[in-house]
Amino acid sequence: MNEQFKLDNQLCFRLYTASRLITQEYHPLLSQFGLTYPQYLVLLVLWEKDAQPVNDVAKRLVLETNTVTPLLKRMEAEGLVTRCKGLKDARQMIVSLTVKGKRLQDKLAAVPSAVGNAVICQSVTPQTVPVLYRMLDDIIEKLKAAGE
Amino acid sequence: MNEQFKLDNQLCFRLYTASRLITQEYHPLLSQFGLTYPQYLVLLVLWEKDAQPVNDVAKRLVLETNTVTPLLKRMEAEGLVTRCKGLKDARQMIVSLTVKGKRLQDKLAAVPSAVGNAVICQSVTPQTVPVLYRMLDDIIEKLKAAGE
DNA sequence: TTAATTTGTATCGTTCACGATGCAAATATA
DNA sequence: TATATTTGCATCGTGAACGATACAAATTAA
Repeated sequence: MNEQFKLDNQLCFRLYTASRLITQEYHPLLSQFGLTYPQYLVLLVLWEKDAQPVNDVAKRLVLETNTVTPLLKRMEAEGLVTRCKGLKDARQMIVSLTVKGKRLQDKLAAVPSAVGNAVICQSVTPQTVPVLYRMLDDIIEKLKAAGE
Repeated sequence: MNEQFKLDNQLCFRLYTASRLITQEYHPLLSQFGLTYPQYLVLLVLWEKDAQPVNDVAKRLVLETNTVTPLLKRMEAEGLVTRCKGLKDARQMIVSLTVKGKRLQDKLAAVPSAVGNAVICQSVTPQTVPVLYRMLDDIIEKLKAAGE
């Protein structure tokens, strides 16, 4: 049996599994506020900088606009954001936080540390996390560059 | 602005992005054989050990059976696997490779190294990959244990 | 200025993920 | 043996992801 085909030798399977399991950790913390994990990511982006075009939100999350558009529409239906046509460029759709969307930040104050603590283990500690971040960032940059 | 809410301080976002980008690397390599990445993972599992119940395949991939069942049905429709009722236990559905499913392994021989090479970068080299594997495996085990 | 191209979003179709639920076969308990 | 519980798989509904496509607004070129 070819070693390269072994599941235990697959980087992508590890990333895929770790990503899903951490997302599952977020689920009970976010669902009580009617949020999904991708919606939470949109909030993180808008909390950093409010009133951005769809394209900027998508780029920040490394997602396509055809993923982000329906996601934002659901958030608009929930009253978390507003979507208004751009004034300078009528093609743009500017996404802004509502008061409800802004206030959610305080209510979610416990989320980052709760998930952070759930991930701490033998080889992933506050001291070693930068090493992991560095590797993942390098992989992400490499693949973003490869995809132009 | 709370540091904990910054996107750049989120482990999960990195994992999520890295996972999606690597999966995108697989896409052109797999789609020419009509495969998706999760379907490729099922093949990896069955190439290691043929004829397994749905439950074992799902557990190996850390997925729920309600995710794996429709996935397997699509693979059955493509003639890659067969699904037969278990003889010992009539509740079980045994998934086995067809000749077509077995032969695909040779045709996909170039895939693992192609993706592996695409990921090599400054901080992720054949020497440092074990460190990354260790960290991801620890996180996965920690979260699997937390979810019982 | 008119025509060609690019850009920003949106729509559509397919395939995951996954919580909730249903059901039959197997096992445990009374 | 009858009943209760557990187990293995499937169905359903919702929300991502994403390739393909469409379309209008903006930009560039002729």
